[in-house]
Amino acid sequence: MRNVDAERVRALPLFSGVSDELFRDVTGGCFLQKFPAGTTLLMEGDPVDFLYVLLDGSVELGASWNDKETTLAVLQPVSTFILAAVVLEADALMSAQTIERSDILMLSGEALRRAMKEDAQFGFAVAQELSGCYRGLVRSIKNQRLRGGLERLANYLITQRVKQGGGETFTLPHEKRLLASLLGMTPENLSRAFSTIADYGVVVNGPQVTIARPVVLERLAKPDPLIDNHRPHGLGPVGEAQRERGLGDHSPQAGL
Amino acid sequence: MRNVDAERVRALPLFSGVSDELFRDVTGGCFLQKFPAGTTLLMEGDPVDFLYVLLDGSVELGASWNDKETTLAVLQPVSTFILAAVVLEADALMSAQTIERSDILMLSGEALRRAMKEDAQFGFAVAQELSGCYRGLVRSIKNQRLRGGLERLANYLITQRVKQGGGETFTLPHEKRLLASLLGMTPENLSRAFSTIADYGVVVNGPQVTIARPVVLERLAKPDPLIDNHRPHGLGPVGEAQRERGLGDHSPQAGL
DNA sequence: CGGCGAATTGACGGACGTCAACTGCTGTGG
DNA sequence: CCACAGCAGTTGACGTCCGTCAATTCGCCG
Repeated sequence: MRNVDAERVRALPLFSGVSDELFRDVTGGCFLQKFPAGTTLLMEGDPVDFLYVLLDGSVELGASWNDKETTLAVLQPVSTFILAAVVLEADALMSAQTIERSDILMLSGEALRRAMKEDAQFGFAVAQELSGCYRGLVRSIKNQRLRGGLERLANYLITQRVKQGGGETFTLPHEKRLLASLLGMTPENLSRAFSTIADYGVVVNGPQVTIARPVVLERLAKPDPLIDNHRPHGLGPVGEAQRERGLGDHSPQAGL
Repeated sequence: MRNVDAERVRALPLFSGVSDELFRDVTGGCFLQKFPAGTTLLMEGDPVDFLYVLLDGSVELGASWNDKETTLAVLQPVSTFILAAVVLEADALMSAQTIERSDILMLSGEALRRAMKEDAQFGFAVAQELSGCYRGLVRSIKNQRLRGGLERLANYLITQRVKQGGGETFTLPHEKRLLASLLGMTPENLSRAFSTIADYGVVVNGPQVTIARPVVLERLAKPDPLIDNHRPHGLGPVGEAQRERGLGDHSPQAGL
């Protein structure tokens, strides 16, 4: 692992409080692999032996049943994933695949569990990470069950605007196809939702979105701090009670 | 706290591995309260200072937005809840209210966090608990997004049958009204789903349900171990990799 | 006996999924 | 250099699932 990469991993909330020695223990037998776009890293039901850390690129966490598919989260660097399965030594409940060319670090699950049992500080950090992931999922379920498709889209757009600096116009981070799946609808329906939402001052031009009248859009979206985890982009210095991950776009950050 | 109650708490996976001393520390300044049915213990957005342990009765975890409500879980004794909020010292994302007369133990969140930071073993147990809760929610989202209402009901019934011993007939543990909300549908729709599902050999008589032809019902339900957490009732001795909570009825066991 | 709430049933409408056709872009190979 | 294939995105038509409103029945408890 290169030094720059090590530092980026080290800067994760998970590792920021631990000793250099413990960090070396955990990252001891690790791999850094580069995967092309569309690579399946993990399938639902697979046993999990590594904690994955996305350093570059992006990864989709998805699930399927009875020939239907849905995406539960899209991860951006730097994020860990499948922490929960590693802690329990359990099989994966979601599949993971790269969306673009990605650099991924794989940490030994066994070393991680050992470190947790030896270092209470690190164990606490893992518990905090898991708590944040859990709360991210709670937000996601509330978003899913309490709002309709149009409302989900409206809130997604508001969240994206905030995350990208709050300017009047921003860029959709994913293909619309993928966004639809993340929002729990079909691509056709997302397309219709975009045309409906034009009445609320949203202008779409390819991946460029501009929110002309934020107030009008907010009256539709009714964003709620207990569902939408708005945080100014670049997440800055994080205080004690704010280490919550879980994302404004209702994606669990890490876990599984 | 009575001795019988202490033993029941002690028997929770969370505490089963810790020293007597640490257990006394954590349960030091705790309250045991009895609440009547319908009592609101916690509202969304409230700050959380205690870890709750349901000893008797049952508790609904729910959420609301824009005059809509949904129930995310129904807890049975013995369960802990709002662990995640306690770990992060964060506000509640769900509300909690008793469904029937309930005995509830309230443990100091501060003491719990202190114990986690002092005892790596306990911290690990908390991480395992949180992981199980997280995975329960993942199952819940998959159930919600990938299956239709009829399929959710069918799988719920199969899960209940297993949990209650696998006999041909069993009892619905909640009012149908509540069950509907848990399954993410309206009472009217649940009623219709019950009458539709009669064609698959399900006979309903008040709270009594008998599954006449399990094979036919399973062909409809297509239960999946990656969604439905079937485990024979009474959960027996649990091995290392099987401490997963999260419930076959797709309810997170503890957390929030 | 009367009233309340749970449960059921029917009628209706809206939201959403499905199927199909069409557009525009991109990359590939003749 | 252009023709063509392939895929994302859009649009329309249609059907289904599900929520809403209303009326009714039933059981429980005052």
